Amino acid sequence: MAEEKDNVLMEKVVSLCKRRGFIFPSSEIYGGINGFWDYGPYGARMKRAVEALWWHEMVETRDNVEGLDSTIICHPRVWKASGHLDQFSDLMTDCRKCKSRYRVDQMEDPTTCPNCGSKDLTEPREFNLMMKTFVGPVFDEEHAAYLRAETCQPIFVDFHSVRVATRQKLPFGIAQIGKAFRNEINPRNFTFRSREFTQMEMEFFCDGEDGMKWFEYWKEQRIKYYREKLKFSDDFFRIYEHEKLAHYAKAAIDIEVKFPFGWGELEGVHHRGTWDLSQHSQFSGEDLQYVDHDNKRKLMPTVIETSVGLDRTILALLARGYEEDTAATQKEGMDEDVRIVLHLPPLVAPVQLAVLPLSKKLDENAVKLYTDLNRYFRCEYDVTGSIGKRYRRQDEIGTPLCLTFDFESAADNAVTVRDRDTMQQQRVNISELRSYIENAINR
RNA sequence: GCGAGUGUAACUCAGUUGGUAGAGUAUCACGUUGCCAACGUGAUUGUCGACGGUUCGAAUCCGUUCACUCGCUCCA
Repeated sequence: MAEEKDNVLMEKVVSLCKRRGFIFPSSEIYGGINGFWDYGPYGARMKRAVEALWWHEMVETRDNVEGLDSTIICHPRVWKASGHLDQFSDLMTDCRKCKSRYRVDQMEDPTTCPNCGSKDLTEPREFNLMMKTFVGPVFDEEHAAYLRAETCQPIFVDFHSVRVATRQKLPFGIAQIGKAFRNEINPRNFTFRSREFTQMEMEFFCDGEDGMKWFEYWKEQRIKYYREKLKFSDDFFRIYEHEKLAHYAKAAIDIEVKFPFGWGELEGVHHRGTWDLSQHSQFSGEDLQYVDHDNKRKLMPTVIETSVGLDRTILALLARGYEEDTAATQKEGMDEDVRIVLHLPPLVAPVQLAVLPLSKKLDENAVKLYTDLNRYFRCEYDVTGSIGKRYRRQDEIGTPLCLTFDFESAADNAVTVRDRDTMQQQRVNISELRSYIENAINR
C-alpha cells in the first residue's frame, strides 16, 4: 500500500523533473541510454548550488582542506592498486532453468545450480563494473584504460604532490568534486543508481592514533551539514553503522535518507586506515609515507573519507520537497485547487527569487529591480499570465520567494514579498530588500 | 543479464472489429483583469518509442530492438 503511494510520488517527481527541466533522460531523441541522465536548466543550477555549498563547507572555510581536480582516466595500475580491477571482475553464471545468477567463486559446485540443482548453466562470464576505454588510436589490451569508478583514488595518487605544494602538515584533507563511472548491472530508481554520476569526496589524512577521533569529528560535521544547510529533519535521515566492514576499513557509517523507494545511501563516512596509501606505495614504488619533522619519524597516514553522491543529494531534495497541497482559486465552481510545491532549501533552490510585475504596464521598473537583484541572487523574471499563475509556476520549481512590483511600488518604494511555504505576503521597502532576502535565504 | 509490466502532443490520458489520430492541461499571441493555476478569442505541437514483417491499408496484428517501472541478481 505504502509502496504504491511512494511509487506514485516517484513518478510525480520524475514527471516534474522532465516537464520543468530539472532532469531528463540522456540522448532521449535516440530512445535514451540506460543509466545516464541529463540535468536541464533548473537541475544544472541546483547541482551547481549544491556543489558550491559543499565546496564552501569542506574547502573554502577550512585551512586544512585543499581542493583537487584530477583526471577521469588514470593509469590502469591505479585500479590494480585499488583492487577495483581484480575484485570486481567476477565470473558469473546464470541458471537457465530457474534464472538465478551466481558468482562462480562462491559456488560449492560450479556445474550445479545451488537453487534448483539444474546442470543447465551458462558459460561463466566476466562482470566488471569499471568502464573501459582505450588511450591512443589503437584499440588493443595494451592501450586499455578505465574511467574512474570513484573520485577518491586520484586523491591518494596525488597525495604527495598536494602535500608538498601546499606545505600542509598532518592532519589535513584533500577534496574533489567530479564524475565517476560504473557499469552497473541494473541502473535503477531514476538517478539513484546511474552509470555516470558525480561524487563529492574528501580524504582526510591523519596520524593513525587519532583516526577514530577524526572519524567521529567528520561524522559529526557531515550530519551537521545535512541538518543545518540542507534542512534534513530527524525522520528524513538516519545513520547506518556498518557491522560488516570492507577488508581495509576500521569503521564506517552511511548517512541514509528516506527516498520514495526506501532508505538509500547518500553519503559514507569511512575510516580506511592506511590501506589506500599503502597499496599505492607498493604498486607505484613511491614511498607515500609522511615525514613528521617535529617528532623525527615517518608514518603512513590514516585516511578518513567522506563521500557524497551529488545526484542522490539532488534526488533526495526533490523527492522530499515535493508536495501537493491546496490553495484558493478563482476558477469557476471551485474554491480550492491543487498546488504543486517543491520545498527546496533556499540555499540550493535553482531560483531563489522571482521578480513579478503585477501588470505588464509595470514592466520597465520591475526589470530594473530584477537586473539589480540578479547580481546577488539566482533570480528569474516573469511577466506572462496572471499573477496567481506565475506564483504557481514558481512554487513548482521551488522558488522560496516571489517579489511583486505593483501599482503603488513606484510611489511608496516598496514591493510585496510572498513566501513559497506559507503563501504569506509582506510589504518590504526596496532599500531593505537585499538584506531582507539574504536573511530569508540563509535562515 | 533473467522474468513480468509499460511506451500515443511538453504533461495526464482516450482511441470502438486494422481505414494514415483526439481531449484536458501546458505553451504562445491578442483582449480583459490586477495578489494566488481568473475569463474570452485564436494559434502551435505528434514519423502513435525505434526498426522490420503481414496487409490494398497498421497506433491497433506479428517479430526484433530500445527505454522506463517492479521482482531476482549486483551494488568495493
